[in-house]
Amino acid sequence: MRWLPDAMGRLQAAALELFLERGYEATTVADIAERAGLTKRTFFRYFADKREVLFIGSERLVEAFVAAVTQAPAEAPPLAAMEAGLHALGDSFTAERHRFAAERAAIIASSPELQERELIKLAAMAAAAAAALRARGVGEPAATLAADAAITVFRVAFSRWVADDRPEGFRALTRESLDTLRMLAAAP
Amino acid sequence: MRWLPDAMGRLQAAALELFLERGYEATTVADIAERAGLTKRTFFRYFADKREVLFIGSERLVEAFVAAVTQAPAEAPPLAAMEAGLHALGDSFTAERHRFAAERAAIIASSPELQERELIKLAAMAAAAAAALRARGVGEPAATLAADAAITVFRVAFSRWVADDRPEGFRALTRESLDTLRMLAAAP
DNA sequence: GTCTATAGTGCGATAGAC
DNA sequence: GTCTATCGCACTATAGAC
Repeated sequence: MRWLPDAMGRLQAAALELFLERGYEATTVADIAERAGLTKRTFFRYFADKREVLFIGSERLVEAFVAAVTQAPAEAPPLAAMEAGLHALGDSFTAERHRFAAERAAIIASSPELQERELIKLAAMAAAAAAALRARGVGEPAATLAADAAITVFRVAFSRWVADDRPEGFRALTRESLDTLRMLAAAP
Repeated sequence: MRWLPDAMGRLQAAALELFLERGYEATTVADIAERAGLTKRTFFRYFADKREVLFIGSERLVEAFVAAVTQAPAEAPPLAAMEAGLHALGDSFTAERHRFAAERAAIIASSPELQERELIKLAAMAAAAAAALRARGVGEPAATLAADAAITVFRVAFSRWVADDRPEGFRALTRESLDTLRMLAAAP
Protein backbone atom coordinates (compact mmCIF):
# COMPACT_ATOMS: atom_id res chain seq x y z
CA MET A 1 0.00 0.00 0.00
CA ARG A 2 2.96 2.20 0.67
CA TRP A 3 3.04 4.21 -2.51
CA LEU A 4 -0.54 4.05 -3.58
CA PRO A 5 -1.71 7.47 -4.66
CA ASP A 6 -3.86 9.92 -2.73
CA ALA A 7 -2.69 9.19 0.79
CA MET A 8 -4.75 12.09 2.11
CA GLY A 9 -7.92 10.91 0.46
CA ARG A 10 -7.41 7.38 1.78
CA LEU A 11 -6.92 8.72 5.29
CA GLN A 12 -10.10 10.79 5.04
CA ALA A 13 -12.11 7.85 3.72
CA ALA A 14 -10.73 5.51 6.40
CA ALA A 15 -11.50 8.06 9.11
CA LEU A 16 -15.09 8.56 7.96
CA GLU A 17 -15.67 4.80 7.83
CA LEU A 18 -14.24 4.18 11.27
CA PHE A 19 -16.00 7.12 12.88
CA LEU A 20 -19.29 5.78 11.54
CA GLU A 21 -18.50 2.19 12.56
CA ARG A 22 -17.26 2.69 16.11
CA GLY A 23 -17.64 6.36 16.86
CA TYR A 24 -15.13 9.20 16.90
CA GLU A 25 -13.79 8.72 20.42
CA ALA A 26 -13.39 4.97 20.06
CA THR A 27 -11.25 5.42 16.94
CA THR A 28 -7.55 6.13 17.38
CA VAL A 29 -5.31 7.82 14.85
CA ALA A 30 -3.37 4.57 14.64
CA ASP A 31 -6.58 2.78 13.61
CA ILE A 32 -7.20 5.26 10.82
CA ALA A 33 -3.64 5.08 9.55
CA GLU A 34 -3.69 1.30 9.61
CA ARG A 35 -6.89 1.07 7.57
CA ALA A 36 -5.40 3.48 5.05
CA GLY A 37 -2.23 1.38 4.89
CA LEU A 38 -0.11 4.15 6.41
CA THR A 39 1.40 5.02 9.76
CA LYS A 40 0.32 7.36 12.50
CA ARG A 41 3.23 9.61 11.65
CA THR A 42 1.96 10.03 8.12
CA PHE A 43 -1.51 10.96 9.38
CA PHE A 44 -0.02 13.89 11.27
CA ARG A 45 1.90 14.96 8.18
CA TYR A 46 -1.40 15.64 6.45
CA PHE A 47 -3.59 16.73 9.35
CA ALA A 48 -2.58 18.98 12.21
CA ASP A 49 -4.67 16.90 14.59
CA LYS A 50 -7.19 14.08 14.68
CA ARG A 51 -10.17 16.40 14.27
CA GLU A 52 -8.82 18.13 11.22
CA VAL A 53 -9.37 15.07 9.03
CA LEU A 54 -13.07 16.00 8.93
CA PHE A 55 -12.50 19.67 8.16
CA ILE A 56 -9.94 19.81 5.38
CA GLY A 57 -11.37 21.72 2.46
CA SER A 58 -13.09 24.46 4.41
CA GLU A 59 -10.62 27.03 3.02
CA ARG A 60 -12.17 26.53 -0.40
CA LEU A 61 -15.59 27.39 0.94
CA VAL A 62 -14.20 30.51 2.58
CA GLU A 63 -12.59 31.58 -0.68
CA ALA A 64 -15.80 31.08 -2.62
CA PHE A 65 -17.75 33.02 -0.04
CA VAL A 66 -15.30 35.93 0.01
CA ALA A 67 -15.05 36.08 -3.78
CA ALA A 68 -18.82 36.35 -4.13
CA VAL A 69 -19.02 39.07 -1.47
CA THR A 70 -16.26 41.02 -3.15
CA GLN A 71 -17.92 40.77 -6.56
CA ALA A 72 -21.36 41.83 -5.37
CA PRO A 73 -22.54 45.15 -6.87
CA ALA A 74 -20.86 48.09 -5.12
CA GLU A 75 -24.24 49.58 -4.23
CA ALA A 76 -25.48 46.37 -2.56
CA PRO A 77 -25.98 46.86 1.19
CA PRO A 78 -23.97 44.62 3.55
CA LEU A 79 -26.55 41.88 4.07
CA ALA A 80 -27.25 41.70 0.34
CA ALA A 81 -23.54 41.15 -0.30
CA MET A 82 -23.56 38.46 2.40
CA GLU A 83 -26.51 36.80 0.69
CA ALA A 84 -24.48 36.59 -2.52
CA GLY A 85 -21.73 34.88 -0.52
CA LEU A 86 -24.17 32.41 0.98
CA HIS A 87 -25.52 31.50 -2.43
CA ALA A 88 -21.99 30.87 -3.64
CA LEU A 89 -21.57 28.49 -0.71
CA GLY A 90 -24.81 26.82 -1.64
CA ASP A 91 -23.29 25.70 -4.93
CA SER A 92 -21.24 23.19 -2.90
CA PHE A 93 -24.28 21.66 -1.30
CA THR A 94 -25.75 19.68 -4.12
CA ALA A 95 -27.96 16.61 -3.94
CA GLU A 96 -24.98 14.32 -4.68
CA ARG A 97 -23.10 15.59 -1.66
CA HIS A 98 -26.08 15.32 0.62
CA ARG A 99 -25.29 11.84 1.92
CA PHE A 100 -21.69 12.68 2.74
CA ALA A 101 -22.73 15.94 4.39
CA ALA A 102 -25.32 14.18 6.53
CA GLU A 103 -22.89 11.47 7.66
CA ARG A 104 -20.25 14.04 8.47
CA ALA A 105 -22.77 16.17 10.35
CA ALA A 106 -23.89 13.17 12.40
CA ILE A 107 -20.31 12.43 13.41
CA ILE A 108 -19.70 16.05 14.39
CA ALA A 109 -22.92 16.14 16.39
CA SER A 110 -21.72 13.12 18.38
CA SER A 111 -18.60 14.79 19.77
CA PRO A 112 -18.19 18.09 21.62
CA GLU A 113 -14.57 18.15 20.50
CA LEU A 114 -15.69 18.15 16.87
CA GLN A 115 -18.38 20.74 17.52
CA GLU A 116 -15.73 23.06 18.90
CA ARG A 117 -13.69 22.64 15.76
CA GLU A 118 -16.72 23.29 13.57
CA LEU A 119 -17.51 26.47 15.46
CA ILE A 120 -14.01 27.86 15.06
CA LYS A 121 -14.09 27.10 11.33
CA LEU A 122 -17.35 29.01 11.04
CA ALA A 123 -15.85 31.83 13.08
CA ALA A 124 -12.93 31.97 10.66
CA MET A 125 -15.41 32.17 7.82
CA ALA A 126 -17.20 35.01 9.57
CA ALA A 127 -13.92 36.85 10.11
CA ALA A 128 -13.05 36.51 6.42
CA ALA A 129 -16.52 37.72 5.43
CA ALA A 130 -16.22 40.72 7.75
CA ALA A 131 -12.87 41.60 6.19
CA ALA A 132 -14.46 41.41 2.74
CA LEU A 133 -17.20 43.78 3.88
CA ARG A 134 -14.67 46.24 5.30
CA ALA A 135 -12.91 46.16 1.93
CA ARG A 136 -16.25 47.26 0.48
CA GLY A 137 -16.24 50.26 2.82
CA VAL A 138 -18.47 48.89 5.55
CA GLY A 139 -17.35 50.11 8.98
CA GLU A 140 -17.27 48.42 12.37
CA PRO A 141 -19.21 47.11 14.12
CA ALA A 142 -21.51 46.78 11.10
CA ALA A 143 -19.13 44.51 9.19
CA THR A 144 -18.71 42.04 12.05
CA LEU A 145 -22.42 42.06 12.84
CA ALA A 146 -23.45 41.48 9.22
CA ALA A 147 -20.86 38.72 8.76
CA ASP A 148 -21.83 36.92 11.97
CA ALA A 149 -25.51 37.23 11.15
CA ALA A 150 -24.84 35.72 7.73
CA ILE A 151 -23.03 32.77 9.30
CA THR A 152 -25.98 32.28 11.62
CA VAL A 153 -28.26 32.18 8.59
CA PHE A 154 -25.89 29.68 7.01
CA ARG A 155 -25.91 27.42 10.06
CA VAL A 156 -29.68 27.37 10.20
CA ALA A 157 -30.00 26.74 6.47
CA PHE A 158 -27.37 24.02 6.55
CA SER A 159 -28.88 22.13 9.45
CA ARG A 160 -32.27 22.19 7.75
CA TRP A 161 -30.75 21.01 4.50
CA VAL A 162 -28.97 18.13 6.24
CA ALA A 163 -32.12 17.08 8.11
CA ASP A 164 -34.30 17.16 5.03
CA ASP A 165 -33.06 17.59 1.50
CA ARG A 166 -35.94 19.52 0.02
CA PRO A 167 -36.22 19.69 -3.74
CA GLU A 168 -35.80 23.46 -3.82
CA GLY A 169 -32.37 22.90 -2.34
CA PHE A 170 -30.03 24.89 -0.22
CA ARG A 171 -30.61 28.22 -1.92
CA ALA A 172 -34.26 28.39 -0.92
CA LEU A 173 -33.43 27.49 2.67
CA THR A 174 -30.88 30.28 2.81
CA ARG A 175 -33.37 32.79 1.51
CA GLU A 176 -36.04 31.71 3.95
CA SER A 177 -33.69 31.96 6.92
CA LEU A 178 -32.51 35.39 5.88
CA ASP A 179 -36.09 36.56 5.43
CA THR A 180 -36.96 35.30 8.89
CA LEU A 181 -34.01 37.17 10.38
CA ARG A 182 -35.05 40.38 8.62
CA MET A 183 -38.57 39.95 9.95
CA LEU A 184 -37.27 39.47 13.50
CA ALA A 185 -35.13 42.58 13.27
CA ALA A 186 -38.01 44.64 11.94
CA ALA A 187 -40.22 43.88 14.95
CA PRO A 188 -40.15 46.61 17.62
CA MET B 1 -1.39 22.84 52.13
CA ARG B 2 -3.52 19.79 51.81
CA TRP B 3 -6.54 21.01 53.69
CA LEU B 4 -6.45 24.73 53.06
CA PRO B 5 -9.87 25.97 52.01
CA ASP B 6 -11.11 26.81 48.50
CA ALA B 7 -9.00 24.42 46.47
CA MET B 8 -10.92 25.35 43.32
CA GLY B 9 -10.38 29.07 43.79
CA ARG B 10 -6.67 28.53 44.40
CA LEU B 11 -6.40 26.49 41.22
CA GLN B 12 -8.18 29.18 39.20
CA ALA B 13 -5.98 31.94 40.62
CA ALA B 14 -2.80 29.92 40.04
CA ALA B 15 -3.87 29.17 36.47
CA LEU B 16 -4.58 32.81 35.66
CA GLU B 17 -1.21 33.90 37.07
CA LEU B 18 0.74 31.27 35.20
CA PHE B 19 -1.09 31.79 31.90
CA LEU B 20 -0.25 35.50 32.14
CA GLU B 21 3.36 34.85 33.16
CA ARG B 22 4.38 32.17 30.65
CA GLY B 23 1.41 31.72 28.36
CA TYR B 24 -1.26 29.06 28.20
CA GLU B 25 0.62 26.47 26.16
CA ALA B 26 3.80 26.76 28.20
CA THR B 27 1.91 26.07 31.42
CA THR B 28 1.25 22.45 32.36
CA VAL B 29 -1.54 21.26 34.61
CA ALA B 30 1.16 20.03 37.01
CA ASP B 31 2.53 23.61 37.19
CA ILE B 32 -0.88 24.98 38.11
CA ALA B 33 -1.50 22.32 40.73
CA GLU B 34 1.95 22.86 42.24
CA ARG B 35 1.44 26.61 42.59
CA ALA B 36 -1.91 25.97 44.27
CA GLY B 37 -0.27 23.44 46.60
CA LEU B 38 -2.17 20.52 45.11
CA THR B 39 -1.55 17.72 42.63
CA LYS B 40 -2.48 17.22 39.01
CA ARG B 41 -5.01 14.60 40.03
CA THR B 42 -6.88 17.10 42.18
CA PHE B 43 -6.97 19.62 39.35
CA PHE B 44 -8.89 17.12 37.27
CA ARG B 45 -11.31 16.53 40.14
CA TYR B 46 -12.45 20.14 39.76
CA PHE B 47 -12.05 20.75 36.04
CA ALA B 48 -12.89 18.33 33.26
CA ASP B 49 -9.87 19.54 31.31
CA LYS B 50 -7.15 22.20 31.29
CA ARG B 51 -9.22 24.76 29.36
CA GLU B 52 -12.16 24.54 31.68
CA VAL B 53 -10.32 26.33 34.50
CA LEU B 54 -10.95 29.59 32.61
CA PHE B 55 -14.63 28.93 31.95
CA ILE B 56 -16.14 27.74 35.21
CA GLY B 57 -19.02 29.99 36.15
CA SER B 58 -20.51 30.39 32.70
CA GLU B 59 -23.58 28.38 33.79
CA ARG B 60 -24.53 31.29 36.04
CA LEU B 61 -24.49 33.70 33.13
CA VAL B 62 -26.67 31.35 31.13
CA GLU B 63 -29.17 31.12 33.98
CA ALA B 64 -29.34 34.89 34.35
CA PHE B 65 -29.83 35.28 30.63
CA VAL B 66 -32.58 32.68 30.44
CA ALA B 67 -34.38 34.01 33.50
CA ALA B 68 -34.53 37.51 32.03
CA VAL B 69 -35.79 36.21 28.70
CA THR B 70 -38.48 34.16 30.42
CA GLN B 71 -39.63 37.10 32.51
CA ALA B 72 -39.84 39.57 29.64
CA PRO B 73 -43.39 40.78 28.91
CA ALA B 74 -45.37 38.16 27.02
CA GLU B 75 -46.09 40.61 24.22
CA ALA B 76 -42.43 41.49 23.69
CA PRO B 77 -41.20 40.30 20.28
CA PRO B 78 -38.29 37.81 20.21
CA LEU B 79 -35.43 40.28 19.81
CA ALA B 80 -36.83 42.50 22.56
CA ALA B 81 -36.86 39.51 24.91
CA MET B 82 -33.28 38.77 23.88
CA GLU B 83 -32.35 42.36 24.66
CA ALA B 84 -33.67 41.89 28.19
CA GLY B 85 -31.45 38.82 28.51
CA LEU B 86 -28.42 40.72 27.27
CA HIS B 87 -28.98 43.47 29.79
CA ALA B 88 -29.18 40.89 32.56
CA LEU B 89 -25.81 39.61 31.38
CA GLY B 90 -24.50 43.15 31.41
CA ASP B 91 -25.00 43.29 35.17
CA SER B 92 -22.04 40.94 35.48
CA PHE B 93 -19.74 43.22 33.53
CA THR B 94 -19.09 45.99 35.97
CA ALA B 95 -16.08 48.31 36.17
CA GLU B 96 -14.56 46.24 39.01
CA ARG B 97 -14.53 43.11 36.88
CA HIS B 98 -13.09 44.87 33.88
CA ARG B 99 -9.45 44.10 34.63
CA PHE B 100 -10.09 40.41 35.18
CA ALA B 101 -12.24 40.21 32.06
CA ALA B 102 -9.56 41.88 29.97
CA GLU B 103 -6.79 39.58 31.26
CA ARG B 104 -8.91 36.52 30.69
CA ALA B 105 -9.86 37.73 27.20
CA ALA B 106 -6.19 38.28 26.34
CA ILE B 107 -5.32 34.73 27.39
CA ILE B 108 -8.19 33.30 25.35
CA ALA B 109 -7.19 35.36 22.33
CA SER B 110 -3.70 33.85 22.54
CA SER B 111 -4.80 30.25 22.07
CA PRO B 112 -6.99 28.64 19.39
CA GLU B 113 -7.79 25.84 21.83
CA LEU B 114 -9.29 28.36 24.23
CA GLN B 115 -11.14 30.19 21.48
CA GLU B 116 -12.80 26.93 20.54
CA ARG B 117 -13.93 26.45 24.10
CA GLU B 118 -15.26 29.99 24.27
CA LEU B 119 -17.23 29.49 21.09
CA ILE B 120 -18.88 26.33 22.35
CA LYS B 121 -19.82 28.06 25.61
CA LEU B 122 -21.44 30.86 23.63
CA ALA B 123 -23.19 28.27 21.47
CA ALA B 124 -24.56 26.64 24.62
CA MET B 125 -25.81 30.05 25.73
CA ALA B 126 -27.49 30.53 22.35
CA ALA B 127 -29.12 27.11 22.59
CA ALA B 128 -30.47 27.91 26.05
CA ALA B 129 -31.76 31.26 24.83
CA ALA B 130 -33.46 29.63 21.85
CA ALA B 131 -35.16 27.14 24.19
CA ALA B 132 -36.38 30.04 26.34
CA LEU B 133 -37.83 31.69 23.24
CA ARG B 134 -39.59 28.49 22.18
CA ALA B 135 -41.11 28.33 25.66
CA ARG B 136 -42.51 31.79 24.90
CA GLY B 137 -44.18 30.39 21.82
CA VAL B 138 -41.61 31.44 19.22
CA GLY B 139 -41.30 28.86 16.46
CA GLU B 140 -38.32 27.59 14.50
CA PRO B 141 -36.23 28.77 12.80
CA ALA B 142 -37.11 32.14 14.35
CA ALA B 143 -36.06 31.12 17.86
CA THR B 144 -32.62 29.89 16.79
CA LEU B 145 -32.06 32.88 14.54
CA ALA B 146 -33.04 35.39 17.21
CA ALA B 147 -30.92 33.64 19.86
CA ASP B 148 -27.86 33.41 17.64
CA ALA B 149 -28.25 37.02 16.56
CA ALA B 150 -28.41 38.05 20.21
CA ILE B 151 -25.20 36.16 20.98
CA THR B 152 -23.55 37.92 18.05
CA VAL B 153 -24.64 41.25 19.53
CA PHE B 154 -23.23 40.13 22.86
CA ARG B 155 -19.88 39.17 21.34
CA VAL B 156 -19.52 42.52 19.62
CA ALA B 157 -20.54 44.45 22.72
CA PHE B 158 -18.25 42.40 24.94
CA SER B 159 -15.20 42.81 22.75
CA ARG B 160 -15.75 46.55 22.61
CA TRP B 161 -16.20 46.71 26.38
CA VAL B 162 -12.98 44.77 26.96
CA ALA B 163 -11.02 46.95 24.54
CA ASP B 164 -12.27 50.19 26.03
CA ASP B 165 -14.29 50.51 29.20
CA ARG B 166 -16.47 53.45 28.29
CA PRO B 167 -18.26 55.29 31.07
CA GLU B 168 -21.71 54.39 29.73
CA GLY B 169 -20.77 50.79 30.32
CA PHE B 170 -21.80 47.52 28.83
CA ARG B 171 -25.49 48.30 28.54
CA ALA B 172 -24.97 51.13 26.08
CA LEU B 173 -22.66 49.01 23.96
CA THR B 174 -25.27 46.28 23.79
CA ARG B 175 -27.92 48.71 22.69
CA GLU B 176 -25.70 50.24 20.03
CA SER B 177 -24.80 46.85 18.60
CA LEU B 178 -28.42 45.75 18.50
CA ASP B 179 -29.42 49.01 16.80
CA THR B 180 -26.72 48.50 14.20
CA LEU B 181 -27.96 44.97 13.51
CA ARG B 182 -31.54 46.21 13.12
CA MET B 183 -30.33 48.85 10.69
CA LEU B 184 -28.45 46.27 8.64
CA ALA B 185 -31.49 44.02 8.46
CA ALA B 186 -33.73 46.89 7.39
CA ALA B 187 -31.59 47.72 4.35
CA PRO B 188 -32.88 46.15 1.09
C1' DG C 1 10.52 6.43 12.24
C1' DT C 2 11.44 6.40 17.18
C1' DC C 3 11.28 8.76 21.40
C1' DT C 4 9.24 11.90 24.71
C1' DA C 5 6.11 15.28 26.98
C1' DT C 6 1.62 16.15 28.34
C1' DA C 7 -3.41 15.58 28.79
C1' DG C 8 -6.52 12.93 30.84
C1' DT C 9 -8.42 8.47 33.44
C1' DG C 10 -9.16 4.46 36.77
C1' DC C 11 -8.38 2.69 41.03
C1' DG C 12 -6.74 2.04 45.47
C1' DA C 13 -4.38 4.19 49.49
C1' DT C 14 -4.28 7.83 52.92
C1' DA C 15 -4.78 11.82 55.65
C1' DG C 16 -7.33 14.66 57.99
C1' DA C 17 -12.27 16.51 59.47
C1' DC C 18 -16.10 15.41 62.26
C1' DG D 1 -15.11 5.15 64.20
C1' DT D 2 -17.07 7.24 59.28
C1' DC D 3 -16.73 10.27 55.44
C1' DT D 4 -14.53 12.61 51.89
C1' DA D 5 -10.93 15.41 49.81
C1' DT D 6 -6.55 14.58 48.27
C1' DC D 7 -2.85 11.79 46.67
C1' DG D 8 0.12 8.22 44.16
C1' DC D 9 0.69 5.37 40.60
C1' DA D 10 -0.01 3.06 36.39
C1' DC D 11 -1.85 3.56 32.02
C1' DT D 12 -3.53 5.23 27.15
C1' DA D 13 -3.63 8.49 23.28
C1' DT D 14 -2.45 12.70 21.19
C1' DA D 15 0.91 15.48 19.46
C1' DG D 16 5.35 17.12 18.66
C1' DA D 17 10.55 16.71 18.87
C1' DC D 18 14.59 14.68 17.46
